Amino acid sequence: MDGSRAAVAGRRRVSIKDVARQAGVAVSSVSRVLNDHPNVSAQMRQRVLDAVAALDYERDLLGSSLRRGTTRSVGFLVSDVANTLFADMAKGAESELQQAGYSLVVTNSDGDPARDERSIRLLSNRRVDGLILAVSDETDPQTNRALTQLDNALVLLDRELRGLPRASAVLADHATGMSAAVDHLVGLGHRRIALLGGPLTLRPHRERLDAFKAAHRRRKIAVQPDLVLIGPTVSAEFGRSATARLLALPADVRPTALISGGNLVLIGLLRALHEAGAPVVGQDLSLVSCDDVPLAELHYPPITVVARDTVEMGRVAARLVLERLHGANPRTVTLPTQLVVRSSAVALR
Amino acid sequence: MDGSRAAVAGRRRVSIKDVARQAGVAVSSVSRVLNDHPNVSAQMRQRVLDAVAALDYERDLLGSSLRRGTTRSVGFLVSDVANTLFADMAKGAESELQQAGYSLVVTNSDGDPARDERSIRLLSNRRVDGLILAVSDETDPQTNRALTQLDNALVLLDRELRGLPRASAVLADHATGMSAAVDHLVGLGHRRIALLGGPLTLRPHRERLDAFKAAHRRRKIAVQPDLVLIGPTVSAEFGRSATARLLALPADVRPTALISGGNLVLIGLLRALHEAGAPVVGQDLSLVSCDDVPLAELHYPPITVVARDTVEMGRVAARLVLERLHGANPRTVTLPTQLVVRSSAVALR
DNA sequence: TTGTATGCGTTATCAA
DNA sequence: TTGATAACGCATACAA
Repeated sequence: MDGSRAAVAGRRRVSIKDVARQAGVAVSSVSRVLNDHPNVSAQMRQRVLDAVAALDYERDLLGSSLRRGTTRSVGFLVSDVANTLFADMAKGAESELQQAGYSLVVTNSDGDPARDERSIRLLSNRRVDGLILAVSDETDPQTNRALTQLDNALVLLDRELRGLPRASAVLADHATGMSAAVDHLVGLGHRRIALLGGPLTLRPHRERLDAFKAAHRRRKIAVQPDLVLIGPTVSAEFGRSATARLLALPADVRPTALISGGNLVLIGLLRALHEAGAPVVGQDLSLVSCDDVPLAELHYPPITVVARDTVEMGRVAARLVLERLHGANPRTVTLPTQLVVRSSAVALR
Repeated sequence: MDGSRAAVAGRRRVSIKDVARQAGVAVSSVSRVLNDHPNVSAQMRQRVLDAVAALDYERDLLGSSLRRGTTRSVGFLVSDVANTLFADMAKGAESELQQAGYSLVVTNSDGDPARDERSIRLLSNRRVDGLILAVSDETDPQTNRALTQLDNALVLLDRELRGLPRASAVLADHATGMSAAVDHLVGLGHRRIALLGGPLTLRPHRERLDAFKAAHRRRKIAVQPDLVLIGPTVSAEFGRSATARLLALPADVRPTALISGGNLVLIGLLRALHEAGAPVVGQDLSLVSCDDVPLAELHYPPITVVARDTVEMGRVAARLVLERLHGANPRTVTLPTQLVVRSSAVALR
């Protein structure tokens, strides 16, 4: 069989009409067979299926989406998919969505709220059924306005947006991990602990800072204000400059322990340390970082971290979107963090 | 203005019809204004734009795509977006596509050719205009058949598919980097160099192995067959087991230098080494890895690598898709690799 | 059980 | 220059 002339003319996709013609039935019948409609005779079913096989037909999701009003696609909006953190989440989300027949449309905002907003509108115009997102600035009015105008299934990735009760969220319990980190360091004798954190317009950094302070209070230790460095963004550049600034402090006020607020910050921090040559991590300086990455595990000395399952966060986010699309109410899932003790934090001498 | 009743009834999206009604003109006129058609009076233009603003209308890309026959979306198909290598490429591709108004639909195959094929079909049915892909197995017949049936703009990411002359490609010049790596090691006195590579059904690994052998020939050194380990996949697990096997070799045939064929392999390799406690990289054992990552730079000692600009590869891939969609002929771009000498490879003593 | 007709939102063709 | 209408591919309400 040469499969009719559908294949010749400019390689037009074979449509449901072609199948109907080939089978000698109405398009609606073809549609019913393809959608497992109850009222189809076995005979009709076979004729259509034969035609489908003969033409190698596959449903055009564009037409189907337009008609059904659902695209079976979900947007994924983060500042940078190249960041291991978000890459892991994207992976988790995609694998879960793929199983359900959904596709993931990925967008980077590069930390720019304006691009966040543009992407939200674009994805909305693409009619994605849902949106998994970690906005760059929880307080940005444009972003918030764009989000409230949506009627899509929304899942926040470690973000907190007042005024969006319709949104589900998957959060990490940063507080517990940060508390454990501070306790660990204090237990080792440290009193001057520095925190290299990110903007407080983002939930993770806010929660970590709060926990950092609370842990100090609990241990009755005063937080040194100039040891709390809040970067405009948790980048390697910030990690490096902040570390350099801390190292330049007079010995009597210089921190004896550093807490890095993210994997990119850690990179910059280590660069600064390696450049300076001293102090040496695990000897003259103790170090704890947030989020476990191969670099932390395989560094010498191995770096103690506050870990969380980032891939799982993505998977849960996907499940939350799907359950929302199936009619469930929005809800928030909080995943644990845990302190993984290695040897970068040592007793103060 | 209350913006008509469009907003009330179940939050239906405002369509071009609503705009036409609001402006008191025909939908075709609205469409013309929105698409900057030459023949529109300034007066009409203003009336429509006012209505658009009043209703806060935005074009529905679903209807537009169906009618135009183009979705302004591109598929991105790799084995694992969580792998830094692919995450970087995705980032580069997305940022370039975003500027052109295109969206990126990401898919993971987990190294399974069957999932490669399913995703290709799915993306095709979604009518993506183009496809950027690094298939899991260049020799898989299903994958190849699915690809030849497409009439989309195709861009291969460091892959070589005979029988697909219609595809553009962005390649890395692994040969040059690998040659330099072997030369570097041989120059340091090494004669027993091990290669931990990936499946030869993938271009990067094939080209690296060829260059590895060629460099040996050029230096008139025999390649030790049992020092060439080809994993079923370039994973951390393979890196670890292969390294363990090499370390178990009798001292007189044990390699004095290792070349890791990827960032995941490096992770497993280092784990095995750290577990064994000896030999020590940069002292008793020399090491070179493929693809630069923070772990390589910040490891102690810093690891010599064959680097390439992975983000740029993604950007170039996006440009190749776009130029193809604009009617240009398919072409292949090869990007350089270069040896970044650090201190993990030392003179044999 | 099957076929006919309509509409999803948009754009392009055609006539006015 | 503008408006009416058909068509993109599909799924459904309704008629037969």
